[in-house]
Amino acid sequence: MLLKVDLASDEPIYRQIRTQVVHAVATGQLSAGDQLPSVRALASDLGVNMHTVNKAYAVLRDEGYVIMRGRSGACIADTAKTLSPARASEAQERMADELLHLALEFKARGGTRDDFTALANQQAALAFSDTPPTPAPRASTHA
Amino acid sequence: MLLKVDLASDEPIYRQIRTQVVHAVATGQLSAGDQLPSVRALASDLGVNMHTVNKAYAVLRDEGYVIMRGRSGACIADTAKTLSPARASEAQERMADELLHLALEFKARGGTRDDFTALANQQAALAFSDTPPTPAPRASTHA
DNA sequence: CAATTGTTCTATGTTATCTATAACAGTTAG
DNA sequence: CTAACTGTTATAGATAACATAGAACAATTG
Repeated sequence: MLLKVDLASDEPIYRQIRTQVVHAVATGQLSAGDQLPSVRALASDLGVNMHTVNKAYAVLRDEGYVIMRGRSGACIADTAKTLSPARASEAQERMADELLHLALEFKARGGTRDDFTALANQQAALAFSDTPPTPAPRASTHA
Repeated sequence: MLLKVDLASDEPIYRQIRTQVVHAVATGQLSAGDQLPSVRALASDLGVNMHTVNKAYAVLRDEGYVIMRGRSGACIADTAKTLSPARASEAQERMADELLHLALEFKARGGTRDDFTALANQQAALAFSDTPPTPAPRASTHA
């Protein structure tokens, strides 16, 4: 699990960490049960303060991505199983809003609907099934 | 052109104004050549400071959405014509990044690719061709 | 028990946002 | 041209978010 932070970015550090963990879950670099480094260890590794990492972990916990268990530290949760229906639909609605906002901005700049859906499908292709976990998963064994 | 601001929102006021203007351009409520209220008038109308509106206008100007001409105030630009190719491709890349981020987050929560593209197409339908300008442009059969 | 975990508390410095005056340069109606 | 109005800039202060720092706590685990 490689994490990096850009101190010059306008995005808060704790949010960069949160997003990278979520993306790692999506790409399979992190799976349910995997352990995350302790807040102190990761903070030392990234060169940031402990509280910054702790805030990122707290956000991930609130969002249902990770679970904390005393000394055992933080580990990846069974995403979509640990998520409460309320949180799930809430996230769904937020994503829909963001997609609508992007589509409107795309249209405001003169883009067509086909171009937007094409771009969305292209990025979906990158996110799903492509970009396999670190080692290229062999064999497209059907079923 | 109806504008409203939510002081309790976590989104900065100047950014709320900016986004609403962009959405108004997308939905046709604002077209090229249309005049925007002066910074002082809109600020008074919204109950916010003049500089907050001025910042929103400056952002819209930098993004190519509006044009300033001395006393004539701010007016909507010929979007996609006033935009420099550099800014256009920059915005395109930013939208692609946001779409990739949304797709990854969607996948991290257990969503499928088909569900994501379906949601994207659904929101695109709302942004494009649907939601006509304020008065229904329908030539009513009987009115 | 002793060590490590996440968590909480207080405190400080930086930055962004918003507000508030005030003044300025450019454009335009009268 | 003159006066009025436009966006723009400078300065200043209040508030909040962000990040850092040090210290201590309860819970879990070897």
